[in-house]
Amino acid sequence: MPDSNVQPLAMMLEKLQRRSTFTVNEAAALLGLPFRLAALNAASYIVREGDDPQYCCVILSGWAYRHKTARNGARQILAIHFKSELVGVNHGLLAAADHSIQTLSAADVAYISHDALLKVAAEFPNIAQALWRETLVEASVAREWIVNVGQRDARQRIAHLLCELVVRQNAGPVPASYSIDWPLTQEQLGDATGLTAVHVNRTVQRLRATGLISTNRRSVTILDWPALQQAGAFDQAYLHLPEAQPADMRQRPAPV
Amino acid sequence: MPDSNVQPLAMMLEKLQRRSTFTVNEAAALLGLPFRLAALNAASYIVREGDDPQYCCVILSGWAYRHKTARNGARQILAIHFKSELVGVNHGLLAAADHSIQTLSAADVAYISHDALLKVAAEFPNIAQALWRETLVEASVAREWIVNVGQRDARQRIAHLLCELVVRQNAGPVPASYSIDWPLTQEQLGDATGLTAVHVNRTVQRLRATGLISTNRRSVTILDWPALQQAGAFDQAYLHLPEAQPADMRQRPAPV
DNA sequence: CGTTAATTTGAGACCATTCAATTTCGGTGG
DNA sequence: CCACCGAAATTGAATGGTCTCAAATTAACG
Repeated sequence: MPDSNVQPLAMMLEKLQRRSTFTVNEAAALLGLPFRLAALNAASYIVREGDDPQYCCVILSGWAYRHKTARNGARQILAIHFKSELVGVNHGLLAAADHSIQTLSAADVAYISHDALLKVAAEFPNIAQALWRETLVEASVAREWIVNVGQRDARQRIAHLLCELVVRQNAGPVPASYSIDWPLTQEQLGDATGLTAVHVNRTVQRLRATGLISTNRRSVTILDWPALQQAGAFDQAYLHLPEAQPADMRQRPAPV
Repeated sequence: MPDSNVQPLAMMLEKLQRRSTFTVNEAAALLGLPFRLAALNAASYIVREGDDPQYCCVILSGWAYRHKTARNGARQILAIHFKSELVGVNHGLLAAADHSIQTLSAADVAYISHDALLKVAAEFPNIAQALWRETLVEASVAREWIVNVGQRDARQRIAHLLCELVVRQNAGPVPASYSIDWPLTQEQLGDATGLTAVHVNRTVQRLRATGLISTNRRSVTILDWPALQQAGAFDQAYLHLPEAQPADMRQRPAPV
C-alpha cells in the first residue's frame, strides 16, 4: 500500500483542485467520503460492461484503462487512467455500464459508493459542478481520441498518445529527458490506437530510430519532447489543464 | 420558425425527461430560462474552437455537428445533433472551447446564457444532475465513436452511424420502412467516419446494392433495419435510452 | 437552363493487416 | 546464481482495404 496510509482521498482532492476550487467545508466533505481500500492485481476488473456497479473508485497507485469489445472480438481501449484519478463515476447516474474498466498493472484503489458521492454532490452544488466538469474533460479527451484514430496515421497516433500520457502524468512542464513506467504492451497500445500489434511494433521502432524515444519492456523515455509533440500533432488544449506551459515545454532543448 | 412559437424550451424539457424526472418546480425553472431565438443558415458556427462562448443553445429545428480540425487540415466530425438537443453546455464549465459546433442545415436555435443555466443548476441539484447525466451520455457516445473509427471497416462504420442517427431520431421503435432527411454530404459522412468521400461513395453504393438502404441527395431510406444493424454491429445500449425496444425493432419484417 | 456542388467512376499506389516464425526479455524455480 | 519458461517483441512476405488523383456524370438551385 502506497502513501495512502495518511489520507487516501487527499490526492484525489488535489487533482480535482487543478480545475476547481473548494471551500474548506467542501474539501472536508470530499475527504470525509467513506471508502474501502483494495489491492488489485494486474488485469483485475473494476467495472464490467453491462454491470450496474454501486461504487466508483480512486486509483491510489498503478494504471487502469477503459475498454469495450466490438462484436467481432476486437477490443478498443477508450481511455487510460492513473494515480489520483476518480473513475467509474459515470455508472452512478446511468443504469448499465457501457464499457469496462480494468487495471493495467497491479493497483491500489479506494472504492467509494455512488450513494455517498451523490449525496455529497447534492449537498454541495459546487462539488457537483466540479465532478461534472471532470466529466466534461473526459468527454473532451474522448473526442480527441476520435480525432486520433480517425484522422492520423500510425506514427502520429502513437506519438499523440504518448504525449497525452506524459503531460497528464506531469502537473508541471515535462523535463528534458523523462522516463515513465510503461505497463502497456504493444498489443494494448494497438488496441488504444486502432492498430495491430505488428504495425505498432514497426512504428515504435521508427520512433526510436529517429531519436524521439527509447523504450524497454517496462518504461518509455522521451528523448526529444518537441519532436514528439510535432510527430503527434499534439496540442494539449483539449486536456483543459490549468496553466498551459507549452512554451516552457517546447523551449527545453533535447538531451545530449 | 417552427412550433417554437408556443414554448421553445418545451421540447428540450421533454428530451431531458427521457433520462431524468423533474418536479413541477424544476420543470418550471427549466422552461423559465431566458433565451434568445435565432434562425441560422446552413454552415453557421454556433461555437468556434478556441472561443469562450457565454451561451449554450437548444436546437429547435435542423441539424448541427461538432467537429475539430487536425493540424494537417483534416477534419473530424465528433457528434451530430438535432432537434430538441441542448449543445455547448460543456463550454460553460471549461474555459476555451475544444471543438467547434456548426449547423449542418438551416436551423432555428434558442440561445441560453451559461450564467442562467448554471444558476438554475445550482439552485436545483436535480437539474444539475440531469445535465451532468446528459454529459455522461455524450461521453458514452463519443466512446462508441472511438470504437467505430478504431475497430470497424468502412461498411460497418457507415452502417453504425446510420443506426445511431435513426435510433436517436426515433423515440420509439423504428418503423419497417423509414426515411429521414439527410443533410450530410458524402464528404461529411467521411469526416464523421474517418474515410475519404470516394470510399464513402463506394461503400454507400454497396449498402444500396445489397438492399439495406436507398438514398437520394436529401434523404436516406432504411429498407432492411435488422440487416443494417447487423452490418453496423449496432447495439444501442451506449445511447442509454430509457426503454430499449430492440426486440420490437428486430422483429419487424423488411418491406417488400 | 446554365452554374456549381455533390456524386460517381477508374486505375495505381500505399499504409496497414494477416499469418507465421523467430528472437528477446524478464521472471521464476532449482 | 543460472537455466529455463512464457509472454512480449521482432521480422518477413504476401495480401488487402483504403487513399490519391483525376476526370466524368448527376442533381440541385437560381
